[in-house]
Amino acid sequence: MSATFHPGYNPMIRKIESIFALNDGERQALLKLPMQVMAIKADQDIVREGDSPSRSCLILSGFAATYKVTAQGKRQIVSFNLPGDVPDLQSLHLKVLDNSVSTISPCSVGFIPHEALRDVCERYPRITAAFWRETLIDAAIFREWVLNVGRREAYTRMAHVLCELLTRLRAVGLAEDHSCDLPITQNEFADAIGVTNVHVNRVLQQLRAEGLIELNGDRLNILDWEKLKQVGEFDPTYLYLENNQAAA
Amino acid sequence: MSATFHPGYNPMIRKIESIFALNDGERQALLKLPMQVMAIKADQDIVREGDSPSRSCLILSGFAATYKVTAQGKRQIVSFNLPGDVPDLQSLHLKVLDNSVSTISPCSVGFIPHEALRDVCERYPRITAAFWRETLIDAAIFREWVLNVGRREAYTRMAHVLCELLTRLRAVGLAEDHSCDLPITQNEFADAIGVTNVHVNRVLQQLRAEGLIELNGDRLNILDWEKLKQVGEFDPTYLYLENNQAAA
DNA sequence: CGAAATCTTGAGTATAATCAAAAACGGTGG
DNA sequence: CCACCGTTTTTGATTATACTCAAGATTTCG
Repeated sequence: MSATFHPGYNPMIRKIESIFALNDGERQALLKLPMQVMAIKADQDIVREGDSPSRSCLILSGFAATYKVTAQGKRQIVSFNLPGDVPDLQSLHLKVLDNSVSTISPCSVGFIPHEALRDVCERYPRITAAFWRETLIDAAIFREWVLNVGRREAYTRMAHVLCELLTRLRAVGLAEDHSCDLPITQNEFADAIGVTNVHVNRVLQQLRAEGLIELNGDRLNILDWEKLKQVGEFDPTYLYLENNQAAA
Repeated sequence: MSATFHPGYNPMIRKIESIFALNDGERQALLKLPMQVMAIKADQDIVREGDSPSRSCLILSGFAATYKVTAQGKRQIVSFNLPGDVPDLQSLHLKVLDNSVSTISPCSVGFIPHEALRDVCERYPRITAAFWRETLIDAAIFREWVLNVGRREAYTRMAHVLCELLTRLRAVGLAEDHSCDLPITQNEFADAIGVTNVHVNRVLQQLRAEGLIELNGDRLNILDWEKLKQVGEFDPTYLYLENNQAAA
């Protein structure tokens, strides 16, 4: 695992600038955030439920997942984390983590000390607001997932998750119009939509049979985006992508 | 519907003071927040998905629920809102609401203009942090609900929701040790745990038959708290009740 | 007291789980 | 480059949890 500081770029900036224009002081403060960058293999926990980290992790590249586990040992992924996300930003205000975060593909992750984040927030209230806003969007996504898992059937759920992933990947420049790399196994999809891997396999075959998607290996190709959105009952409002073409 | 301003008390204060001691300026600012208080009947929407409110609502008394609806018209409650909660605080930063909030019992609700909230946040960074923290706890509850609905069976889910409700009601002084008023219908429980009302009826009977609870009308009495927690896989960590005896 | 809402019960059905095993794939080392 | 091994995907058969539909009992409230 390599480690450097001040990589000189920070995907948080791009996200914030889709909401408002940063001034020089703010941009510099974000660029100067100390950050320990590590390469992490697939399927490694980055942080664990019960931890009290003194830093937060910024996904620089790769896919990660936020998850919880029942007393019976069943895993539920509550969110996929893409480049630009800070899945444990909450730990800035909540001492004990109530969830784990694991890589699902090889990732590059930047660790930023809470001290440095607090300092930036103190000096730049608009950055505080932007971080707060990010956590509110996370909450909106969780709400949609409660609905998805609670009130939709597996076929619809699967379509919905695929729509969300493509839309979010587009927003960070990691998808073409209707296709993207998607290094997520059927087991992981199962843990995300709350069904078994066997059933994921069956609904995926159904989506393929309907001519909606191609999904082989790490590659997703959406053949009928309008139909998939309809089948998945997908309306991207809850992602709050504002100045963004991605919601098209 | 009656309307007054500056009721002279504010249940947000109590919540914040369980985390840190407010100074005089902060407390005065919170007490002076302009607030339009309204009495709202049961089963009325307070705000609706798609709204862009210019104020947030503070539940002063009664029970409310945050919910979303599928394209098929199925409702999913994503959170119960108790006195002291501000279920649409998110609207301070996110222009369009992605969920509705409805009363489930008669409620007294205080509406606070965003302008006033922004002003307080600007002048008192610790209050900003406290509000942010509240929204992070909301997110933690959503995560637990995704797990609950996605990976637990109905009997366990129901027990879990009852544990959460009693614990949260205790924290705001609305429950005795093991009982509380609970004006929630089986239909509403159904929408909260993602099953039908018929099935809620059956798991409740099972919980009664096991000697874990009494639940008639609006009254919940938990006969075996330890067992119910165990059955519901309930660990209150995710509620972040800090300086609070409620988690006992 | 009566109407509406809520709760309860039963029978039949559907979606998804479980279990087990085979096929396909992907990466690694010889 | 190919053989091998672990992982992932696929298939089939059986079972279980929860849904649907329908009707009756009970409670609540005006």
